Amino acid sequence: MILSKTTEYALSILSYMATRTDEVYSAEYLFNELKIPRSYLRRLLTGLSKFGFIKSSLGRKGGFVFAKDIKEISFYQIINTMEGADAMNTCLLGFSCCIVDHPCVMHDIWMEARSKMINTLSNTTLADLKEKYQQDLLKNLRSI
Amino acid sequence: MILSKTTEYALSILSYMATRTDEVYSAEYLFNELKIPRSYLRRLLTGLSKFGFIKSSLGRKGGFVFAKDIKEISFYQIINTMEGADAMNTCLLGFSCCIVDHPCVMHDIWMEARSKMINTLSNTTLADLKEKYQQDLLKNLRSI
DNA sequence: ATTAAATACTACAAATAGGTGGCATTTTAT
DNA sequence: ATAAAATGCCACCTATTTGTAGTATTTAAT
Ligand code: SF4
Ligand code: SF4
Repeated sequence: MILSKTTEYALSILSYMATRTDEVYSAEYLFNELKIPRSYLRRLLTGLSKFGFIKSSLGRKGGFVFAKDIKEISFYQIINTMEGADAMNTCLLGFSCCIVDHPCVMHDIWMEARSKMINTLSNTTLADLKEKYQQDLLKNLRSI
Repeated sequence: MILSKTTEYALSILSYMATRTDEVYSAEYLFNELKIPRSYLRRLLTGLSKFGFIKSSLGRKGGFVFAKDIKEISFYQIINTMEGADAMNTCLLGFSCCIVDHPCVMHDIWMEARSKMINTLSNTTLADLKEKYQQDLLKNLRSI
C-alpha cells in the first residue's frame, strides 16, 4: 500500500529496464527517462547491483544490465529486498503480540487479503511486464 | 502492508478502546496497557480527538471516549485519515504518470487485489472488532 | 597518451518521522 | 482553598530516509 520512495524507485528502474533487456542503461540515461534525483539514482543503481538484480560494467560505454533472467525477478522479490525482509509479513495493526492474546477480528480477513496480494506480486515477474509492454506497442502500431 | 508507526499506534489505541466503549480512558492508563511512548501517545490522543474519532474531557477523571458510534469507524477510515488522504489510492509502483503511457502489466491485477483489501478494510468497523472480542471472552469463560 | 564517459565510494546536507519534557489549564476530591 | 490528576499546547531533540557533491577509478575512442 505504502512503499518507501526508495522501493518505488527500484520498481520504476527495473520495470523500465525490463522493457528492453538487450540494452545497457547508463545512470544518466535513466535519469533523463525516469526523473529520479540524479545522485540518489546512481546510489540506487549500485545498490541494485549489490542485491544481484542487475550488474554494472565500468568505463565508457559502461552501464547496467540485468544480472539474471527477468523471468526470475518477481515484484514481490524486489519489494521484499528493498523494504527489508518480512516487511510484508507483519501484522496489519503493527502489533508484535496481539492485543487481546488471540487473533483479532481483522486477522482472518486481513491474512486472506494479504496473501492474495502477495500471491499476485510473487507470480508476476518483470518478464510478464515486458510481454505486456510489447503487446501494447503492437496494438498501438496496428491502430495507426 | 507497511503503515507508518503513527498509523499503527492509532489503530492500536482505537482497537483497544473499542473493547469497552463505556469506559473513559486516560493517557496514562493507555500507556500502561499499550506501551506506546508516553509523550507521543498523548500527542496522538489529542490528534485523534481533532480528527473526530474520540473526544476528550478535561480535569481530574478526564480522559478520552469515542466521539461517535464505533459502527461508524472503519479501519479504512482510520488508516486513510492517519496516512493522509489517498495514501491508499496511488499506484503501487509510485508512478505519478504511468511509465509507458498506458496501464502496465501490474495494473489490473494490482487494482483488483487492492480494491479487495480496501473493501475489507472499509467493511470492517471497530464495532465488528468489539463483537469478536466479546465472543472470544465468552468462549474463554466457558472453557474454564 | 590523452580525454571523455562511465561507475564506485564516501562524507555530508536536508527533510521527514518519531519522541521528549515542561508549563498552562481544567476539573474533582479533600 | 489546595492539591492531585487529568488534557492542551508547544518548543525542542533524535533517528531515519532521502538527496547532494566531489573525488577516485575504469574503459573506450581519438
Ligand atoms: S490477530 Fe489482529 S492484531 Fe493479531 S496479527 Fe492478526 S491482524 Fe494483527
Ligand atoms: S498501470 Fe502500472 S504503473 Fe500505472 S498506475 Fe497502474 S500499476 Fe501503476
